[in-house]
Order: sequence, then C-alpha cells, then structure tokens
Amino acid sequence: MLKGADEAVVEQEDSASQQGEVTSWDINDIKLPQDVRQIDWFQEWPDSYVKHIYSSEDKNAQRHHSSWAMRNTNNHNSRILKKSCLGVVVCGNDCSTLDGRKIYLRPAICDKARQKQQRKCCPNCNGPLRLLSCRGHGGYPVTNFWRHEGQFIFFQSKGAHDHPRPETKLEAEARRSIQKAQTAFSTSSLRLKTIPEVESLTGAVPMPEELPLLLSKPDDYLLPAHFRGHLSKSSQELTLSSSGQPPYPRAAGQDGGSREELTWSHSSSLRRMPSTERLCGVPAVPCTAPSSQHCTHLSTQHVLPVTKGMHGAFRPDTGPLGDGSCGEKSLLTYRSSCVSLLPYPVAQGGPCPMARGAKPHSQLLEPPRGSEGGRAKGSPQVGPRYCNDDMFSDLYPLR
DNA sequence: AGCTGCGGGCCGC
DNA sequence: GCGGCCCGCAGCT
Repeated sequence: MLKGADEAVVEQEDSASQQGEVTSWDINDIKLPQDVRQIDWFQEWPDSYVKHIYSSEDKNAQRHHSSWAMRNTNNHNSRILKKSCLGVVVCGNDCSTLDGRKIYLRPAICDKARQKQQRKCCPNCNGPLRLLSCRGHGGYPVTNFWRHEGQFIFFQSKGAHDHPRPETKLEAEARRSIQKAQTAFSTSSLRLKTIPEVESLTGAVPMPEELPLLLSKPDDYLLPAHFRGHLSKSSQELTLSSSGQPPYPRAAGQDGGSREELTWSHSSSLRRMPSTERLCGVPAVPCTAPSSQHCTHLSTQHVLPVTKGMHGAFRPDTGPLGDGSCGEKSLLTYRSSCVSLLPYPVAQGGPCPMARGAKPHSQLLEPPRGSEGGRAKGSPQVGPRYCNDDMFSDLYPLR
C-alpha cells in the first residue's frame, strides 16, 4: 500500500542524504546495516520520509520520543515498533490569540484522555476543540517506525505531516500542571481567603517556580551531562521544557525537508515572539478571567540564558559525542502556548545547521577530533549529523 | 491520570 | 499478507 510513493520519496531522501552514508536500508529489512559511519542527533520533529540511525545509548531514541503526538500502533511485529500520528488539536472556532497565534494543542495519546480532551474548551476563546487528524501518508496518519538493532536504533518515518506541530509533550505536561496548580490555587484561595499564609502566594497567581510543573524529570528530554551540570534544577527544567525549540534554525531540507512546513508549520512561530510582545494572548489554561499577568510572569520567569552546547535537549547525553558544543548563547524560555520564547539569536548559518538533507557544513558536526572515518575502535564513535530540528521555525508565518 | 508498549482481533484492499 | 485501527492489559511516572 502506497509503496510506490514511499519508495519514490525514499529514493529522493536517499539521494539527498549524506555522502556515501548507507541509507538504502528499510526498517523492514531482515538485516540492517551495522557499518554505520555516522549516527544522528535525536530528531524531535521528524517529518517526511526520513530515516535516522541513533545510538542505542540515546535515551530519547530508546524511549521512542517524538514531539509529534504519536500513538502506538500494532503492526504485529514485535521487532519493529510502529507509531502513528494523532495530528493536532485546534480551536473549532479557528480563533487567534491577541498576537495572532493559533491554538495547536497536543492530542492526548491515550484514547480516553483524548476524548476527554476534546470535550474541553479552547484555552483562548473557550470554543470547542477539534482534532485535526494527520493525513500525511496517503490519507493516513504519518507513521514512525523504531527498531533496535545492535548498537543502533533505526528510525524511519513515512509520510509528511499535513498539519501544524502540536505542543511538545513537555509543553502539554506543563500546561496540565499549570492548570492543576491554578485550579488548586483558586480553590485554596477561596478556602483560605482570610488566612495570612495565602499572601505568600499572592502577588500571585502561582509563579512558575511555585508550580509543580515543568518537568521534574530531568532526563525526560535529555541534556548532555556536561550541560546539565551547569544548570540549577529549575534552570534545567526550564531548559528541558525548551528542548523542543532549539535556538537554531533548521536546515532547509531537514528531515526530507517537506515544503509543506513552510505553509503550515506556524506552530513553531507560536513559540517565539519579540520580547516586547511577551504578554500572553493565550492563557495556558482556560481562564474564566483571563489574566495576562499570569502569562507575563511565566514568560519572564522562564527565561534563562543558555550557554554553550545547548541545542535543545535532544542530544544524546550518553551517546557518542554528547558534547559537540557549537558555542552560542541563547535565551530560551518555556514555551507553552501561553509562554513565549525570547528572541534569542537565531542562528544564521548557526553553529549547527546540519541536517541530512543539508549536506554542507558537515564538518560542523564532526567530532572535535579523531573521528576521521567516523569510527574508532569499532564503535560508532561518530558525530550525529544534526544538532536539532526546527531550524527555520522562526520563518514560518502565522496562519 | 496519562504515557507507553504489547498483543489479540477485526476490517478493507 | 499487509496496513490501519480498536481494544484491553500491564508497567511506569
């Protein structure tokens, strides 16, 4: 089914792939290549017909993470894990926030949770929510395949997402946490209205650091160990939450470079706007009395300077060359639908503009040294080909 | 509560 | 047979 189309695109992808790199494999092959010269940095937003080879040490790959909302699909093959895209939850009213952003929520993975989610209202206008299904693979959802083989984890994507990017998992979790916290807060506020302690909370609506949110699981999206060490816990959390949006432009042709992205991938632009517009048009949670104050707090509180080596958290922390600093300072903020990114320096030809489809500059991703030939001592001591995804996220126009 | 992986089963092609 | 999908279960966070 659809094999003709698949193969055609795969061929295209292959031809655009790295020089000499073996990408002729298919996830269904009985034998997958083990003479891999170069493994990839974890791709948070794989799109189009792409293949990646990750280190088996890569925690994100181990967990089969994706920032797309992918659900497990039974393909009756225990060796190959298959996942299909759930699309994105949009506002049924197609509302826009004050700053023109659209609502792109992450569909819950669990069926029941998703149904429940769709009964909820748009956090912006309280209108109905609508699930925009993914039809990027011949009318069917885009599918991702994962297969562990030897010291590598093979990834293959089939189909090009025909919908905007949803929030990342972390953003969705954070939003839920905020929602819970606010609910709890409003409840306790009512109850404790006259109790002095409450004042410690006020000033405020729960400040981000007061919220039980933001990824208390440091390795949820993993940072290189060296980077982790440089952050306070809260900073880590914030940084991790920013993982989906590395401060680097995405190389043209990344992940097979679907052109469609240019037209629909505006969700990325949700995540960033000038600091002067940092007010929030999108409450992180449905607010009966929307308060941009909350969001302002969030957006300002979640700013942190990020130093060298940070390309988003999707870098193998234990994988080969987890280092690979590209040396750039960035300002990341937590970017829920409510919170925005500061306009950190967008890499223009940034330090890590690498993508399989963007052949040039491969030296940038080469291991600092001693990696000639891509391997050492028989192990895949090679530099992942990417720093990360999203390189052009800033360029996507709002719908 | 929600995410994730697994596997049985059904359906259409 | 293959691919898509639904469902329930179990483990985990």
